[in-house]
Amino acid sequence: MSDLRERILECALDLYLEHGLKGISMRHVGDKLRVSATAIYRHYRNKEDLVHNVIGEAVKVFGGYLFPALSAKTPEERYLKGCEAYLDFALEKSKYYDVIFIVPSQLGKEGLPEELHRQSMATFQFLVDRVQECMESGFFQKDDAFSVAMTIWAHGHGLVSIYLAKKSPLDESGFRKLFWESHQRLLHGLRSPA
Amino acid sequence: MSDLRERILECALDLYLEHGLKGISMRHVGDKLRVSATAIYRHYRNKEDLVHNVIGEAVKVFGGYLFPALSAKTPEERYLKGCEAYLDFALEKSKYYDVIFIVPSQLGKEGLPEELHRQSMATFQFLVDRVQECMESGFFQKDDAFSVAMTIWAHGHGLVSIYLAKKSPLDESGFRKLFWESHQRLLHGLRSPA
Amino acid sequence: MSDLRERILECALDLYLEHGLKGISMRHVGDKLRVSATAIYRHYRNKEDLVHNVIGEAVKVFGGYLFPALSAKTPEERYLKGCEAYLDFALEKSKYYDVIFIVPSQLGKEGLPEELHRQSMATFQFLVDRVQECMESGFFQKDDAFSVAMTIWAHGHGLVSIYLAKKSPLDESGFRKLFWESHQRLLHGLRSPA
Amino acid sequence: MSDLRERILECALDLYLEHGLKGISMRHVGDKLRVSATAIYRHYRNKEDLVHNVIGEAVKVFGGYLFPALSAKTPEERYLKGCEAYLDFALEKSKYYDVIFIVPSQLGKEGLPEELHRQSMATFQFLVDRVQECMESGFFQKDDAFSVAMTIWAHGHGLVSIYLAKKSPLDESGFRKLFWESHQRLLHGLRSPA
DNA sequence: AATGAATGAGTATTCATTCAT
DNA sequence: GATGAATGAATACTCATTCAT
Repeated sequence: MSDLRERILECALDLYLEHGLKGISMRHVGDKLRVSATAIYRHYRNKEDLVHNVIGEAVKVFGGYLFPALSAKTPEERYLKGCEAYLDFALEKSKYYDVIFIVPSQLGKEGLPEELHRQSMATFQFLVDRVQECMESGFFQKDDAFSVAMTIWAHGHGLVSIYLAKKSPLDESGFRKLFWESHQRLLHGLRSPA
Repeated sequence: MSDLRERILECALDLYLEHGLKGISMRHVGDKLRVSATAIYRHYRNKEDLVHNVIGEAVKVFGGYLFPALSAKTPEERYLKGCEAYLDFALEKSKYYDVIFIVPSQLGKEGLPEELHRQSMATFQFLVDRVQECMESGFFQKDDAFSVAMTIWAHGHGLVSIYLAKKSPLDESGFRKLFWESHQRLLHGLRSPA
Repeated sequence: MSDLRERILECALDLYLEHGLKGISMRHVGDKLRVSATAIYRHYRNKEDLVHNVIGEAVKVFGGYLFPALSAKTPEERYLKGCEAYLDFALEKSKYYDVIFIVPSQLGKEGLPEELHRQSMATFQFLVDRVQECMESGFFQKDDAFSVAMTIWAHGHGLVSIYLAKKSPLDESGFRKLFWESHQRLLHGLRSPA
Repeated sequence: MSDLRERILECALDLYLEHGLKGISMRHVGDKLRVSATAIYRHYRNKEDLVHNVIGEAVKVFGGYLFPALSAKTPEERYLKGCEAYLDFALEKSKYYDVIFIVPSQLGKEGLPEELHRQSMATFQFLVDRVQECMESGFFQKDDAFSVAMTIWAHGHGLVSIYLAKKSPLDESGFRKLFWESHQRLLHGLRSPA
């Protein structure tokens, strides 16, 4: 069956890893797979379609990291395991992270197709759910779950994107330490207990 | 006088806004200004030079927002005014914000020229300085100023980039509200008081 | 079948004739063949590749002229037939002559690819071989075959390039006469018999 | 007075030395002289005019090498000194040699202006004169002076252009040796004295 | 399901030259 | 005598895509 279809996807991803978004060119994909560039059109309507599929793939992998966190026993543990999973994904599959969170904004125009956008949002909903149950369990203060999730996501995403953009001088383990320290501050606040 | 030089800069910025980094093409800039594409080379050595100048301009404007915060009386006020300035800049000059924080990571290769990189880093130092003096004044808990600045920047940058990427459904004033609420949480913590 | 591939080669040669090396431009070739310039890239990797192929073609044709001289019976005849072949080639295919002997020096940088360089040198070896056997047969004085071949080649190449550069006022048959007279002088010397 | 005019000439020549014919660009000349490219047009009508002047300059230098040979006492010595001068010029000012003997053929189209062409031919006449008087003095066999001069020039020019095109593996002193050996052969012939 | 040929629009950049000052 | 601004044509090359086979 359509073995090639998957190899194209994989290859497009590899090319993105190596040369960034512009590295995904029909010709390059074709060359790497020892296949004519036009062959790709049997499997994907056009380049846009291919790129969307690459993003979809990355979202799927992200889901694979996040999901196991649900198996933890308490809301608190589920939340913390989720954070861990997020950090692991960002560092182990940092290009996928890019694909999900940076590429779409570079796509311009129409943005993502409905379906893909929903999948992408689903991962945020995952966080809202964790926050919600942490409030109910008393681990978090009662507040608007959506807003708090936003605060948490922003903090994590901000740290990660600064790190990935190489704007920070830290190495990976240094960054992991910073991440958790920073997360601790987020939980307990920056203010002096006057 | 070199009126055109500035118009090119402005136009390049606009084009970036509309079509992303690749939208900045010599031909497009020329067309939009009703000028031959080659005329640009009178004013900028090449495309790279033009892009760097665009970034430099954005950094300068950012500095213009931040600087007045220093005139406030107390460390606390200087810090808060700085946050306000950051938010204003992000929302009023969101194209510049992108240019400073997103474009450089897409530039690949050598990255920014030394000088520009330093200027860009200077704005982070501004934050570290504010944090430092807030610790000394007792407004913040004593801690590592660099790390805390990182937490704060990450939080702010995360929020803003999510908002600018249109991943949030809020309008501007809604976002301003969210920003300050979220900032409040950052100051006081998410945890329940034991 | 790849009819176009050969037509491009021919056309590039013609363009070289008319406007020199810089006359070989992808656009010009395309225009002349009523084909888009980019179509050429289907058949040659880039301009360099095209030029190398033009030279290779010329070398091949040159070989075709020279080779039959080997069928003559005596070393002397083989040598003379070789000279004739050289002259015929220079006059009948003067564009190729240029391509082989003038173009490469204008190529700058790396010069010719190994393989092509070797082929090009082979034709000189052909002359060395003829000289060698003429010495053994007693037709030439004993001497260093390489050096003598150099003398002969220089003389022939000098005459031809002067003629082709139109620095001489002679027509073709006049030049043929001059060539053989001059060759005669080379064989018998310019000096008065002491 | 027009100091600049001469500096432009010199600079154009230098640029030719470094980067070949295409290295002579109005912009480059201007840049090197810290002068606007358009300033050149005050002194030379256009690029063609500039290049012609460069050639004229080279011809003048060539003349400077050749002329002193006339001071020798006998026709034979004048001839040999002329050959020496030719060889020295070719090796010491090899790029000027190029400028005189190779560049014009790359110029295409109209070729050189009348005046320049005549000057260039004059150096050949110099050789014809030497040959003529060598015949009268008995150093050379009686023959058609023009044809014999052609033989000699062809031989010399052939050797030099092969050497300059780097088609020969010799170094300079090796080439000088080869030149005179080859010249010797030319004088005495290649044939066995049956 | 895949190929080879070809296209047309697009890319940055270089160059000789003109013109107003 | 010289400059700065600007032009228009040219260059090699890349890319996504279409079409006939």
